[in-house]
Formats: sequence, structure tokens, C-alpha cells
Amino acid sequence: MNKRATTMADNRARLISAARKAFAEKGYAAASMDELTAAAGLTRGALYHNFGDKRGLLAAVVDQIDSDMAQRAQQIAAAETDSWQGLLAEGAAYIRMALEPEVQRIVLLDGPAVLGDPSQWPSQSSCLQATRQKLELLITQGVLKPVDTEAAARLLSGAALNAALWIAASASPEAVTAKAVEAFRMLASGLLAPSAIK
Amino acid sequence: MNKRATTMADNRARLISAARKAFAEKGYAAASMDELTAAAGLTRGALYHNFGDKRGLLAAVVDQIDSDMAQRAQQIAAAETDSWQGLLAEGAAYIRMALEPEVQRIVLLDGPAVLGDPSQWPSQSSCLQATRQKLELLITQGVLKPVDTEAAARLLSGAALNAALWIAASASPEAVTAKAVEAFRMLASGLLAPSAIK
DNA sequence: AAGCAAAACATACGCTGCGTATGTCAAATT
DNA sequence: AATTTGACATACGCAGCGTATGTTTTGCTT
Repeated sequence: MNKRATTMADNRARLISAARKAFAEKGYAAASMDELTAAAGLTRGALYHNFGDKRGLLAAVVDQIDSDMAQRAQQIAAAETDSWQGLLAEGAAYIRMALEPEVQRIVLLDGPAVLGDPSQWPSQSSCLQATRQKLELLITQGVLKPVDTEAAARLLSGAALNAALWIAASASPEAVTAKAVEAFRMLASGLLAPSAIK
Repeated sequence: MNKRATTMADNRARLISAARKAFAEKGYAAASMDELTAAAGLTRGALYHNFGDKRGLLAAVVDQIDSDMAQRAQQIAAAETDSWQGLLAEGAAYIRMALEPEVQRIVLLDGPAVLGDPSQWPSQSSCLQATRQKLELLITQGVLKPVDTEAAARLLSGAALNAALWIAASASPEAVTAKAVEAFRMLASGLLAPSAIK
């Protein structure tokens, strides 16, 4: 195999890894590219060659974290047999994931501010796509009212996001998480078809 | 009256006004303080004397816009006789207000990224407070289930925010706004007490 | 196998922009 | 009227991004 390609892939991975730490700890604006690359054992030369600019690096980092999140959510949702319970579990999972500094600081705060609307990202915000598919399934099953799935997925993810910001800023994360998850379930139940209400 | 105080208040107002424009058009990070102050007929000296630093200016701008929003929402909600309809109208109003560049770019994107959680702002995010009070009223009236009002207000505002980001990035804002408002109403109806469901 | 071309990364430079330290002038106080 | 206070301007230093240029290793060609 190509030695060039492997070392380059390795360097990219190390830069992204260092960026995840730096962006999560200092925030995008305060993260120094010199420190970042030095921590990865490289210089800014490697950075601008691989990612174009600082924004490009953030985009790569966001893409990676977003993929991780979607994968984890997939597993959690798959554990539920009922699709409706799966949706609720997924929402709760997103709220909890959003408590991690990497997710919150990078994906939820700096990401939209620097890169723009999440749905326009190359990853297309995998999380959004996943919940949307789940909603479509539930509608065909007659569990939900025939709502616009993109709209519902957007609002639900937005609700989860703000819940996370709230929890992260609160003094007692556990208690607040419980409240947030309950409120999330209540809001989501507004999508239920009349026949599906227990 | 003091001449010092009046001119100082005037200068503060002019700086905030110029900042609203610059931050909305270029974003917080890309807005130059030299250009900003020059546009207001002043220099950076006035800025650092009045607001401490760039963040301080953003905080002042956010505070002003947030107050404006709350006031406008108050009027809109007051036009509705039914409290429940008032809540829905207020939500729709927030979604529409969030389409304005000043609100979206400054309050919803850069604000949280630079200043942190909105509920910790000096204005305490007036919008959040307003919806929360409305929710409390509706619960005492028996219209809503006894949900935690802070949680519900947070998630609702989060949903409205993401709806706005979605609309702003879309090609046909009108059509998307209709979908978003409908989904918002559906989610909010999840808070309704069983007896209040028509 | 040897030389060549290309690419990955390092080094060096310039420019922008924030924050601060110092200066100045008007206004309020006495 | 003199003095002091304070609002704002001017001047400086420093950090950090992006780019232009240099260097070395790799992979291909003949």
C-alpha cells in the first residue's frame, strides 16, 4: 500500500483528534492553530495543506462527531422494539450526548455559528436524517399524524439541543435532565395520531 | 440635565446601533471594531471605555434586541383573547422574528457561542421568561398538564429557533414557515391536558 | 537503477485586528 | 477661575491567520 497515503491519512486523523480537544476546551475562536498542530506533532503547513483553512478543519471535526453521534443513536434506537419508544429513546439519547463538551461546544454552538445551517453541512446532520426516517416510518404505521417530517425532525432536534444547553449550564444536571426528557416526551406526544393515544 | 451624561448615552446608542448592523451583516467574528466605531463617528477608545471589550458590546446589543423581541411578542400575544391561542401566536411570532438577520445571526447564533447559555444573560432572555409565565398561567387554568414550565419553555423556544434556521436557509421561506408553524402547534398540543383537547 | 516530477509538509513573511497604555480636551466641582 | 475628573482619541505591542516560498521524501518513468 502507498506509504504516502497512509501517513497522510494518519496525519489527518491526528490533526482532527487534536482539534476535537482544542475546540472542545477553548472554543473555535480561542483555539490557536499553532498550539493545535504542535500538539499533533506537526505545523500549520500540514493543516492548510489538508484542510484549506481553519474553517475546513472545523468542518472535518464536525463531520466526524456528527457521524459518531448518529451511529450511537442508531444503536440506542435499535434496542427498542417499539418504533415510538425508539423515537423517544433517540431523543433522550441526543439530549444526553449533547452534554458532552465536544458535542455541545463544537457541533451545537460553534458549528452553526461558523459553518452555517447544519442541514447544509456535507454530513447533512446525520442525526436529523435519522430522526426524519423514523418519523416517516411511524407515519406509515399510523402512529403519528401526517406531519411534515422535516419540520417535525427539525423542531424536535432543536428542542433537544436547547434542553442540552440548559442542562449543561445547570447546577444539578441529573435533576434537570429528568425534567427535560419528560418535557420532550410530552411535546413529542403532540405528534401522536388520536387513535394511538393510550 | 448633565451634558456629559446625555452625550455619553447618545454615543452608547450610536455604537450599539452600528454594532447591530455590523454584527448582523458580517457576524461577530468578522466585524471590525475600527470600521464599526468609525461608522458611528467615533474610535475604539469610546468602545472600550463604554463596553470594556468586544464581548461587552455584543452583550449590550443582544440585551437590546432581546428586549425588543419580548416587547413585540407581548403585543402579539395580547391580541389573542384565549391564553392558549396566545401561546401559539407567540411561538409563531418568535419563529417569524427569528428570520430577521439581526435576531438570527446575533441572538441565536453568535450570542450563545460567544456569551454562553442565554438563560444566564443579564436580560435572562426575556423571551424565555415571557413564555414561561404564559405556561404557568395555562397550567393554573387547567389547560395544560402540570409540566415543568422552565423545561417546556426551553424546548419550545429551541424548537422555534431551529425552525427559524431552517426557514432562513430554505429557498421558499413562505411555504416552509407554514410547515414549521404547523409542526410547532402540533408539538405544543402535546402539553394540553386531556380535558382541554377539543 | 537512476533521475525526475510531484506532493506533503515545514519555514518565513505580511497583514489584520484586538486590547492596553498614554495623551488630550471638555465639563463639572469648588 | 482653578482644579480635578472623566469621556474619548491616539499610539503601541502582540497574537494569530493565511500565503508564499523552501525542502525532503515518495512514486513513477525509462
